[in-house]
Amino acid sequence: MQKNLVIVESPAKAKTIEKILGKDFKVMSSYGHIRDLKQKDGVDIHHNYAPQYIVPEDKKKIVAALKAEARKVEMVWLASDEDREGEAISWHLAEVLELTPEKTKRIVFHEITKNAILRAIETPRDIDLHLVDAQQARRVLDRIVGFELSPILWKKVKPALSAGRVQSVAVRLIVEREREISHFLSEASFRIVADFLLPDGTTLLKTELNKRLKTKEDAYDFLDSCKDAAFKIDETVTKPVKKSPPAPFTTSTLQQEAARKLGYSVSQTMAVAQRLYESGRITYMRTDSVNLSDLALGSAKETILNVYGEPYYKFRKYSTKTKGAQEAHEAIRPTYIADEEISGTIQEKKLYDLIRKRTLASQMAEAEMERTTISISISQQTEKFVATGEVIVFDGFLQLYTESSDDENEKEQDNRLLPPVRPDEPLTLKEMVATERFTQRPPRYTEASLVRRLEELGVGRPSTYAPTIQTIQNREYVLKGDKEGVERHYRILVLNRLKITEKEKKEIAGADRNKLIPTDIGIVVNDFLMEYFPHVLDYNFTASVEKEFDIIAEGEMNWTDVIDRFYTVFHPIVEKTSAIKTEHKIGERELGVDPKTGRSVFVKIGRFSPVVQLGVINPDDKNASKPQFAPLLKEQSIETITLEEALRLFDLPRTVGTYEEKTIEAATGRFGPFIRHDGKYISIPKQMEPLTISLEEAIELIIAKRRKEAERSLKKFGEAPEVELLNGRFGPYITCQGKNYKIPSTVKDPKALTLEEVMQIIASAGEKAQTKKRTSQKK
DNA sequence: CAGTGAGCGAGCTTCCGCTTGACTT
Repeated sequence: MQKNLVIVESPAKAKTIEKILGKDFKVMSSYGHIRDLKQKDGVDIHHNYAPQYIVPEDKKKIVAALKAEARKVEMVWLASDEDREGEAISWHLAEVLELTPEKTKRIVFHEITKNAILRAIETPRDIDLHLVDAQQARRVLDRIVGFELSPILWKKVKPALSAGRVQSVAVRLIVEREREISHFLSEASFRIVADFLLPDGTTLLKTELNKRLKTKEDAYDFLDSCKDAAFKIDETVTKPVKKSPPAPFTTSTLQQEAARKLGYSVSQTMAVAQRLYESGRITYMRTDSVNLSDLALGSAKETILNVYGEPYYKFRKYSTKTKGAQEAHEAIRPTYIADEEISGTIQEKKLYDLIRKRTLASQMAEAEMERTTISISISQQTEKFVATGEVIVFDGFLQLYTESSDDENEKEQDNRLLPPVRPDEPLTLKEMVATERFTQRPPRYTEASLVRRLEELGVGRPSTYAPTIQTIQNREYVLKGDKEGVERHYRILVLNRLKITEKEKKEIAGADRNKLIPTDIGIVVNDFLMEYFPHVLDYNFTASVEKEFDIIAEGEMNWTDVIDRFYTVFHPIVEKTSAIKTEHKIGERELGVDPKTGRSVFVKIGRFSPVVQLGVINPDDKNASKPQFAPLLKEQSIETITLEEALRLFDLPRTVGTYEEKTIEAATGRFGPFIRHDGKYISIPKQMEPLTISLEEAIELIIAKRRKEAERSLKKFGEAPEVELLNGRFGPYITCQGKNYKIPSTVKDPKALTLEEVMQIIASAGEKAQTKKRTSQKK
């Protein structure tokens, strides 16, 4: 019988610690929080905001197990994380497990090493109730904000929407960025580059003019004036530049780098990191700390010295700059830095490699570069041509790791070596080119760049970045999508052999892939919240309440007073906003009058999607014609749709024509535009529109669909028509009476399967499902 | 996948942060 029970938050951590502490200690996990506010009436507003906690259904089992174990031991050690949430978890455990102070000790450690844990055991403390109160304030504030704002949206905009301290700010960032983009006016200017020949007649020097010229005329005049100008080397400046490695990974920086370098989505990164953590390869993946343990620093040093040698090593201590960071864990790093390769999936290997390189690089010497700038003077002119080159003198950490950048427009680095030149050396102009360039609009957010912005604002925590991004997409406030670019012309002037020629070229500008784009619902909800609750949507709201939580944690303020101060201002606005009677729906826009019927045309958020509405309800006249509705097309938006575009939507559903003596209709449905023919539905692809699709195009779609369906079937079994081998999204599979079965990976050629083998697969799959059911019932 | 939609009506939806499973046609 063990005398001691240690409770931590994560089961993977529990396993490691149990090994360290030995047989006198049993280590169990709480799996995070064990209690939460009741779903309904979780905060008793009228009794000083008393929180009403319950153990959620899915936590009852673990709580019962902890309770049983706690009863058996002499001492319970509460070892949840050393931050606000962790302190609260310990307090909830003490309450729920009915632990007496005599048999309870609170311990904390930042790293899972023998030393750290033994030291923690030697220096226990009591639960910090002030810190717990700060957590309660955080929890209650979030509940009040979320559960008072959301119902207003149900009433005013659409059912099942949501608002909250974190998600609403995330949506605001995306909506405002989109507005910046649509208001952005790009400015043109001419960039002048010139290629010179050195006196040897062969060495080329590529340069750029040190300023841009506003108009084509300016550019022309400049090129013209260079026809008979003399060029010579003005001066050469060489200066050393140093570059330091980036800090080890936190959740946020890992998500950003994995997106840029490996193309992972934020949630993908977290899922892969979770597996690496569970298999003991890396430290905890939800952290805002850049700190490395002494043990990690030591083994990083050893590895660098062994592999790269003394000059490449440099001891570094990083400190966080992030607002509101709680630093309960270490930075994300390999558990055994010396392990260069690990077993696992390709995804796991790649992410591990990234983490390992970043960790090692953080303890390496800075890279030393030499940046050379050669300037070239032009006779009779003050402007100069400039050539820059950068040479790496000592690569330092760059040998192992280079941080990527979000900025797609960033100039390609001038890593080239410049030829040796002497001052006053004359140069021969080979060619000069003036190219029209445009200023860039602000970039749309990616998942990862949104996370970075939220972290900068101190909004959200490492454990919530990925779920928050999911939520705002689930609510259809934003979607991850592509934007077509627009074709743009630009002009080029070339000066060659004393002649200036002009060309015009085309480019696609502003195209975007896989970026976060606000929907109409997102825009309408954001504008509404900004109008009535600007305080909550303020980018500094979280930061300012965090300050108050800190004061609570210091014990210098009552948490209920902080909440009360907020609530007495907030709630009346909720009441007032809720009571506002508007003739029109929030976000509704009147486009004008339909010339045919004389009825007004509106756009608004409908029950299912944005719609156009023709006419209004007349409550006094039951026989008056009812309003007509039509959903907006995917590319259209409430903000930008015109009256003409809106009126055309009422032409749907539209008869496209007849094929095989059956009519083809085009319309827009729940899942986008489609055509219907002979009782079958076929989606209309992006390049076509239901309003304009031609009969030929529609017939092509029908034929393509039929072909695809025919290809779907790999094999049929004459003796058993209910069994079929199909080709699906994830490869071949078996279907039988409406149920699908996976083909075991041991089968090399699914097409060669006999009916007997197929039936066996079905039977064994059935068995598996049976045993699974039984085990889950036992639970 | 499926093509809906103005008001008598029942009750539901929702927050943020801490954790990992049970799912994979």
